[in-house]
Amino acid sequence: MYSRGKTQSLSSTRVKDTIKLIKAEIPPYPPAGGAGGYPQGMKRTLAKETINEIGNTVLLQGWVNAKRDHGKVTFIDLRDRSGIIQLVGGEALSKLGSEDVVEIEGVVKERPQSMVNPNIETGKVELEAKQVTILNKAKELPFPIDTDGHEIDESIRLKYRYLDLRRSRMNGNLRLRAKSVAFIRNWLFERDFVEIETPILTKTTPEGARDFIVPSRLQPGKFYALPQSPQQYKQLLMVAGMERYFQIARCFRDEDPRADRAYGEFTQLDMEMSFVTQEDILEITENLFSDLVKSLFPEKTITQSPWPRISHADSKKNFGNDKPDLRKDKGDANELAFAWIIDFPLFAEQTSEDYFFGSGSAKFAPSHHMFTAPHPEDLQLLHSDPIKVRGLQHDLVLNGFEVGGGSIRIHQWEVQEKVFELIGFTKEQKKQFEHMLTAFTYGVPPHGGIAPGIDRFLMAMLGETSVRETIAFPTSSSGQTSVMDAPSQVGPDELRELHINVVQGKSAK
RNA sequence: GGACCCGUGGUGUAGUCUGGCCUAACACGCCUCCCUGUCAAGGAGGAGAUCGCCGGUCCGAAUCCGGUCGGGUCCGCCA
Repeated sequence: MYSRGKTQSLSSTRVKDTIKLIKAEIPPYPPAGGAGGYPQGMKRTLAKETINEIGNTVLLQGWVNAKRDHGKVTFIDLRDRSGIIQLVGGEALSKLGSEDVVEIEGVVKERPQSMVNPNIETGKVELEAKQVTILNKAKELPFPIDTDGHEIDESIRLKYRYLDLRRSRMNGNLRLRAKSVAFIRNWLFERDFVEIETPILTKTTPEGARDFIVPSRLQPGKFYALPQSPQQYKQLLMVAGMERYFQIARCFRDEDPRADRAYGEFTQLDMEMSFVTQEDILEITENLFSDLVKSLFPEKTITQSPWPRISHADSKKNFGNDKPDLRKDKGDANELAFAWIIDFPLFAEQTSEDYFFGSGSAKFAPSHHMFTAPHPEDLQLLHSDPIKVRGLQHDLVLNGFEVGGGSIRIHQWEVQEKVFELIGFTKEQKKQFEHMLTAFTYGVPPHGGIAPGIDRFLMAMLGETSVRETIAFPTSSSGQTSVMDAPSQVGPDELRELHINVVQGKSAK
């Protein structure tokens, strides 16, 4: 927004006019009559706190959630972050409109028995409004926000996402997301985990999904990539002796979306531990999520504990897929069926589409990723019959969604070299991972981890049918961002600075 | 890269198959007025869409045909 190019395009006359306009129309602030929110004024009371303030004069601030005008008497449902409280008053209240931001001073009164509203937390009281200040008028909203919102075209919800998030369902989803992340953090801190941020501007690797790339200004013709996951960094942190790492990590993949997979970016609870067995990883993950469910989703019940462990082969055979939905009653919104899928094949037959791997002559492609350790019982097969080798990989499945995956990693560079050889890495490709092989020569502990997807986990927990319902500002399927309309054009000056050739006479699509 | 579905006042739908009765209907919202107890308030009245966009067929198109844009779901893809 503040790029030099755009600033220059505003003529100085226009800027002056704008300043004049602002001077002329800016209303007095703080607004006359309103004392709240300012050092010398009354302290703000939240809607739900009014039940403890009967008889007291209080100051409330919030939005007009609903208005019921009866002529001489008007009721307003005032909404703030804590909930809703009914205001009663005369003419002053009838001037208020839906979604206006207001400040009300008044007396909290107990409602007569017959007028109690059992449906709201503050239903036993109401505020008799004495002084009403409109802090900000609201236009008619582009869509209703007193519904669950599923009925409204999603593109318009995303265009006005800041309004869409006012609806209680979305508000609740974001609050539960925040609570879940806070719970995870505390739980892991208590168990000696260290939260570490890894770079967002990083290096492309010849594997996996399509990268988002970022041009380098300082090094002409070179590019950063946004991380598809912090995979390599977290393994390097094990070499660094952190032993127990986690991160609420943003991951970026330029692949087409699905209902359970957002386009562009998503969030994982990325974890890695040293001196652990696969059993340890499964146990700690199972304990974490069981505790989380118990504490934040008490209405939910986990169908089977400990969670069933199913070999990849059995899952394919018995359920036809590798993410079985083990719920007994799929109509029961409160049933949670977790499962572990283990014993994945380490390699898949390499097809011609796996062009990323090898020189085109290799027979094998990694079925998880190339750092997954082979099952210790299958080490000999690595040389004789690689396709039969099982990997120490584990997938976490919840209600038919793959909500996480991980593995024990290879910590011996000889084994890593063998895997590179089997997947047919060329010298150049191997070179891209030289730093890993080098790091692994300086004393690397056996290690492994897992990365549950936060968005998808919450989607399953909240019973939503799309991950976008758990994300504040998601992208559309074509990669359009909410509200902000990215991706957008970049001016020729900026492009030149990034050493990107500008094609004359052609506007980018 | 492919398949399918959707696009009608501010929002959600009906109408599209079977072109004319569409001078586009209904609900919610909005505006005006009435009403002292509602909490999905109620009553009376009113404004608001040329049917995503472009082109074609036809005496006539929201409706049929072609294209295009936007949105969604799925396959591929997502180590």
